[in-house]
Formats: sequence, structure tokens, C-alpha cells
Amino acid sequence: MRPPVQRKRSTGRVTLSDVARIAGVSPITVSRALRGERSVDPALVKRVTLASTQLGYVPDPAARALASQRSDHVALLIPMLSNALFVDLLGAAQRTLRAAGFQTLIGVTHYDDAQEEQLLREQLLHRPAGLLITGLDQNAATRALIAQTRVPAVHLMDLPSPNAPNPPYCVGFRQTDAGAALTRLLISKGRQRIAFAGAQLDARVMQRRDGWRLALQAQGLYDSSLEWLNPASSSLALGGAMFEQIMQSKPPVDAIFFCNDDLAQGALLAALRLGIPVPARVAIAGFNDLTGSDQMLPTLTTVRTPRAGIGEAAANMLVALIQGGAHT
Amino acid sequence: MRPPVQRKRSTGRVTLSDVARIAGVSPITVSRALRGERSVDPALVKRVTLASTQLGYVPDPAARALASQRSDHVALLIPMLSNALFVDLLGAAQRTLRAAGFQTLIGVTHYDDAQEEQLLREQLLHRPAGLLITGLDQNAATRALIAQTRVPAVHLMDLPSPNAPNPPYCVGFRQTDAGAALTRLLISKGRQRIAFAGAQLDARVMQRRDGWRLALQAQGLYDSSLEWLNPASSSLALGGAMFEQIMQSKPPVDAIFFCNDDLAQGALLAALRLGIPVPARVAIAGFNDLTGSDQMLPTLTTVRTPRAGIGEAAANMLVALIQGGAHT
DNA sequence: CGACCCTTGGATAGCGCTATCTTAGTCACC
DNA sequence: GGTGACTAAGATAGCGCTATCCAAGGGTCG
Repeated sequence: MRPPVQRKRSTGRVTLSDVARIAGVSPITVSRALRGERSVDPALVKRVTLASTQLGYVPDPAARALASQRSDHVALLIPMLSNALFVDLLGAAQRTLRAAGFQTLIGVTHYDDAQEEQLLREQLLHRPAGLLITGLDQNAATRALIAQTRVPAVHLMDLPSPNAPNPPYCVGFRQTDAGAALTRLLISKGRQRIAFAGAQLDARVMQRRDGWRLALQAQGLYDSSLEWLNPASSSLALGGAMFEQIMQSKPPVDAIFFCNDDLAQGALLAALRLGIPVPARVAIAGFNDLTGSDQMLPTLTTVRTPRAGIGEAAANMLVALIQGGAHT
Repeated sequence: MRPPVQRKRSTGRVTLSDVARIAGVSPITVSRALRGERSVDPALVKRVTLASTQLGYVPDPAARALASQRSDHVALLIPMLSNALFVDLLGAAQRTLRAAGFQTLIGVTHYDDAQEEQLLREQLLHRPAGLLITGLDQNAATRALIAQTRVPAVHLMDLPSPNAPNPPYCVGFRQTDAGAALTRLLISKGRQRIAFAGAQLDARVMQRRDGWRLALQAQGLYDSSLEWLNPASSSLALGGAMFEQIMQSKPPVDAIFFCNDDLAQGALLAALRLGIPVPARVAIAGFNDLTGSDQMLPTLTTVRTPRAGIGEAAANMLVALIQGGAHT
């Protein structure tokens, strides 16, 4: 009496049919009961739930994805991991999505449209249930991909202009407005020659620059020599270098609006090194309120962006879209 | 003549059979040719490759995962995203894994064994091809999960003790040794009362502490009042607070070994605020060489850990294990 | 030269789930 | 009380791929 030849490929996993057998219903009913799809007799649902917990049943994501053409992944595209802003976004989104039963697939675009497109293509192979993508400045191919595949998408950190047609789902704020607001604050404090120092030069930086420009122009304070742009990546070191450079310009500036806190913190440290009094001789303002900005000496003026809140809200919006879409 | 009723569930995707038809072979041959599994006539491989690129065929990860019980995901478990160390690890690993055709599933454990176990369970449902996990201090259940599922696993940022049985795969360095080395460096510079300031108190911090202790004891310099431990999370603010506290102790210390650079940078900024000369009155040392440590004033003494290198090497090791395992 | 092995291509049968169609039962309404 | 509209459960048929078994062909060796 040797054991029967093992013909079937058994994986040892508890399957739907196992639950169905115990609950005394058909597998499809178990599927429906567990997903809450259609209406199933409450009594049956109870029996199914019981059997399922009893057996420790957990659905197989791969099988589910194959059969339904929709996985439990959510694709997330961010420009950089070296910028704490995006890490916070990632952390908050990841946490929220996980709580809703989704796994996050990350893609790092390096501020490169082509890479973004390529990454999205790779992620779409997994038929993600949704997409979180930074900014609104995707190239045409990327936008087409999103439209064709009809993945629910939520954009982060930006808002469409008020009268745009078919505005996409967004969680963020208008960068231009924020830039202008910070500039007006500096003006209200009596600053006259306010430089703008930008690095990376991605779309959001340029929008903040636009806001700065508009605010200055409104007061007749704009002067193109106040604009310092550097395509390199933001870093403390670059902030210090730009600070030194800007301080040598004349007529002298009395304030500098750095496009982000990495630069601003670097500038502050450079000012300490160089013995330049801040804010007596020059005010330094940043953007994003990165960790540590409140530890600086003097404390950095910055725009506080609720990054974690944005990540979480976007994730929640996406989950709502995904689940809402199921009823459409 | 109305169009025939669409009975089959067509997804519009290019499938293996499509390629097979064009190449004039059976689907299974296409599968084998494309995966390089077994030996297939080179001429056939060529035809298949041609047909596949011509049609733009891309395998479906879900179908593959279902049939082979192995996905193209790699699970990554790290303690925190708020610590740049782990973000760098994540970035490097993610980049390397993607190049090898894997998608990274991230899990953030918050230094919590139970959460780590739970996250791993969730990730294992996706039948990941491999696992990257921070540290060697997993709980029994987690270790059992790894052993049972036989996922190839590589541990990050630590090494097993030299004579451990069945050492797991690791990419890192012995934290104890690094802690001792940094302490000996301070001693060699003439410091006598070297405090250790640790936060978070995870396994790696405690190992650095052990190294510090051993190095001091070897010189008869150890004194338990030099040990400052705080279970709170590391931050610039905490570093500043601990610095103030330690500076009030007596007899006074002449050096502080902070368990990481967040604390050390915070201490340095606090020293600036308090007007305490560094390193004249007290030397400050950190760990991990976080971005910005070289911008500090004075520059922070730190242990440079090749985080990106570790992430990349670990990912490469894992890929080798995965592919090697296929031949076993 | 036949038994034996090894190589290579294909047929078959799922992996575990859900979309879709069918069927049996319920109810409302004229 | 018959008929159509609706509901709930099940049967059926895949989703797109790979594990596994089979068979044909060619080589080796005593």
C-alpha cells in the first residue's frame, strides 16, 4: 500500500474550495461572500466567514489578479528619495494604503519624463488598482497611458489651474500661490531686494519662482538679476555655494527665497561659517519645513507643507476612487 | 450579420500563444525559450525572440506568479523611513532590484518585532522571490516564517558573530566593532571621559554601545554614569536635549559618542546655541555620515557607513541567491 | 545491433480565483 | 393565477502562464 502517486500540484495553501467545502456552499459563493460583492444571504455569509477564519484562509493575490485583471498593488511615482519631502509622502501613502489592503509599488523618476513613462509601463504590467503620481507635468505618452488603462490616478503636491478642462484628481496646493505668499510676507517685513534661489528646476520649483516674480512685480520690485537658478540637485552644499555667490552680487540683496529647505539650511550654515548675520543683513527663507529647520540658529523661515497629510489624503482619495469605480 | 457574441474574456493583451502562433511553435516552447529554462534549439530561440519583440509581448506577472508560485516581487523590511540611513538603503536596493527585473515591496516595521512579523506575513502572500531584511534580531516567529517558506533572505547592516552556526546571508558590518573603533579613536585623541548617548535603543544601537563599553573598559575608562540611553526616537531636537543634559553631569565629560548623526547634529546645533566650544570643551562624534554632517560647523566626526553600497550589494547577493536557487 | 540514456519539443493539466451565464425560486401585479 | 421582473446560488469556463509527464530522435556502449 504505497501512497498514491502525487499528480496534482498541491501548494499546501488553504483555498477557496476548502472554505467552500467546510461551509457547505460553492466556491463562487465563498468568493462573493468574502468580497461583499452582490447580495448573499447573511446566514451564508456568516457560515463562510466562520469557515474562513477557522481555516485561516487568505486569498491569493496572484490568482485574484489573474482572474479579475486587477491587482492589490498601487503604483507610486515620486521624483527622488534623497528629498525628505517625497520620503514623507511615500511613508504616509504607504501606511494608508497598507491599512486599506494595498501594496505600494514605488518608482523613482529622477525628475525625468522618459524614466517616469518607462516606470509607469513596468508598473502597469502588474495591473495596479490605482496610481499616485507626483505633480501634474507628465509627458503626453504618460498621460495617454493613464487615460488608456483607465487606472484611477491621483496627483500629488499640485493643483490644476482653476479653469482647466477635465481637471485630474489632485491633492496639493498651488505652488505659484505659495511662492507669492512667502514673497509678500518678506516684503511686508520691509525687505526690498528679495532674491530667488532655485535648484533642480522641476515644474514645482519654477511655479514657486513664478509666484515670487508676480509678487515682486506687483510692487515694482522685480529685477531679473535677483533670479538665481541652478539645474543641479538640491543639497546643503549647493545652498551654501549659492548663498556665497548671491551675497557677492550688487546691489546687495536683503533677503533670499530658497526654493526648498535643503538649500536654505545649507545657506544658514554657510552664513554661520562666513559670519554673516541672519536676518540682520539678509533674511533667509525656505520651503517645505523639513525636519531640522526649527533647530537651525536662527530658526529658518519656511513654508510648512503638510506632506504627510497630503500623502494620506491622496491615498484615501485613491482608495475611494478604486472602490467607487467598482460600483460604476 | 451582427458580430458574433463575445464569449471569451479577451483582455487585449499579447499572450504567449500569440507569440507561439507567429513563431510556429508551441506555447510551452515560447515560455522556455524566453526564460532560458532547459535547453531549446538556438534557431527556435531566435524565432521566438523575434516574434516576441515584433508583437511587443510582455509576460503577465500575475499569471506567472500563479503558475510558478513565485512572483517577481522582493520584500524589503526596514525599521523607519524617517531615518535617512534606511531611505538610502531602500533607494539603492530598489534601483538594483529593478534593474534585475524585480519589484520592491516595502514594509516599515517601526522597530517593532510584532509588526515586522505581521508585515512579513502580508508580503509572503505575494510569494516574493526574495527578502531583504534589516538586522539580525528577528523574533522566533519571523525566523520560522523565513525558514518555512524558504524565501531566499539577505540581512542588512549587520553581521553574525564569527562562530555562529548556520549563519544567514548578510551584508553589513559588525556594529560592535565599529563602536569600539570610534571610541578608540577618541581615546587616541586624548579624550578620557567619553559619554555614550543612545536613542531608539534598537539592537544595532545597543551593539555600538557594547563596542564603546568594551573599548573604554580595555583602558579602565568605563564608568556607568557615562551611559545615556533614551528610548525615544532619534531626532535633532532629542540630540540637543541629551547634549544639554549630559553637559550638566559631573565630573564633566570631554567627549560624547552619539549613536547616530541625527542626535550628533542636533547636539552640535545646541552647542552653537549654548556657546559651548566644540571640540575644545567637548568632542562630538556621530555615526552613519548622514547628508549634512560635512556641512556642520565644526564638521562632525562620524563613522561613514556605505549605505548605498550595502543596499546594492545586498540586492545583488539576493538576486544571485534567487537565480542560483533555480538551478538547485 | 539492441538496450539504455539523454536531449528536445509538445500535450496535458492545472495554479486559485472571478466573469459570465444559467437556473431555481420569489414576488408583484393586473 | 399566469407572467414578467427580479434575486440568489451554482455551473462553467477561463485569466496567462508553468510543472509535469510523454514521446520521438539521436547517440553511446557492451
